[in-house]
Amino acid sequence: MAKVDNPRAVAGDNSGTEQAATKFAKDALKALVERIERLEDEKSSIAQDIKDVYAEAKGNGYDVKVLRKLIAMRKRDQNELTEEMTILETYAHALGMGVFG
Amino acid sequence: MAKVDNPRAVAGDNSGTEQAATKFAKDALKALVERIERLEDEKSSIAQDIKDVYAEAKGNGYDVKVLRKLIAMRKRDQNELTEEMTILETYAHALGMGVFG
Amino acid sequence: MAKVDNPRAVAGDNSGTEQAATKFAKDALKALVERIERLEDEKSSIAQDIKDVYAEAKGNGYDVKVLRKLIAMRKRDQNELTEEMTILETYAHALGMGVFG
Amino acid sequence: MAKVDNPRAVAGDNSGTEQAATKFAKDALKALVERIERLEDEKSSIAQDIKDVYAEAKGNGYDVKVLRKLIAMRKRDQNELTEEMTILETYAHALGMGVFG
DNA sequence: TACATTTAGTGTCGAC
DNA sequence: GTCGACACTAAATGTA
Repeated sequence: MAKVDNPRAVAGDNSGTEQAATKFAKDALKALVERIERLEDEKSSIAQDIKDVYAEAKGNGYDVKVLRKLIAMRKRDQNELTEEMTILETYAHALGMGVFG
Repeated sequence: MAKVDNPRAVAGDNSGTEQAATKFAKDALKALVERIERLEDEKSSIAQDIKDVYAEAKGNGYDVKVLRKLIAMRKRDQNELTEEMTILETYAHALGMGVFG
Repeated sequence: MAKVDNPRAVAGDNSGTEQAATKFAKDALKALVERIERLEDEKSSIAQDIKDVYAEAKGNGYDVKVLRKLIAMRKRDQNELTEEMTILETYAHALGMGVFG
Repeated sequence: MAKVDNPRAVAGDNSGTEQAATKFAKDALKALVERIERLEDEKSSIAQDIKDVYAEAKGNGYDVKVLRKLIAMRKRDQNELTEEMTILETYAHALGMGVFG
């Protein structure tokens, strides 16, 4: 098991007058970690929401795969998109594929 | 297969009395897409927040790479724990044993 | 740690005249597992070869991303491909995107 | 960006003295694609072998799902072990400690 | 910039 | 036959 249950492991030194400072350091680290974990929870939650929306859309007859492609395309730079399609056609043509006419 | 049970949902046909229905369908698609994009924006926003927190932590002298590892480990350990219980049960079942009996 | 070092754990019963049979069962399981792991090693090895070829191609000026797309397209059923493109165009048109003309 | 340092490699231009060079480029692309496809065939073949082994195991009364979990665990445990050592070292370093001391 | 890790998407399998 | 879960593959991100 790899979990670090004991923050003391981080401190390295609990002797003498360092105790208070060490405790502060431990608390700060703990707060930091928990702050990040809270944000990651939120992110996961929204990711789940997105999945739910797609599932609902599927129930309404939409083609989810195509929806995803569509949204991905809307995100991408137009120039890049057309350029990529161009080179894809070029390659396809070089191989004698007729997909793009 | 790119299935569409109800092609009318996104049909380009605007003739006759279909106009209103088509418009509704278009609006529905538009609303759906924008809803997803809004959620993805939120997700990206939170991802950005996380990056900011890491950057701030780095400014405070934390080792970001180590932080990431730590958090990943904390996340994974829970999964491992539950997975280990799962496989134990599963394994017991596969051998025809009663629940841990 | 989740590793099952001791196959005896699988047996559940080593008493009496069951010992020999249990040993056979253990050996059979061990052989099975190792057989699968050997095959997975081979698979990983070839996967690595493929990565190497792509890297080499990249060094020769090929666009790896496009190459992957191209090869993926060659694998897919033509009817499915064109149908998916059709519906994608339909959706895109409904949203007023001009990508496909 | 779909970069192509050497567009000549796949150019469709067949005019003048470029013909021979173009043909070479086409052949090179074709050879490359087929080489990758051959490797992918091998990979698929082995993947199929693995599936067959699992199917055979299932026929012999093994619980395939459990088998998969077992094998995944065996693979992961090695990684975890080494990862745990890595993070320990990393962590020690982040705290300014000498190597484990 | 190239590499490695992590995350999303796609295809496959088993259950109902 | 459809639905949902799992595993695998491919893309994106972050780091050195």
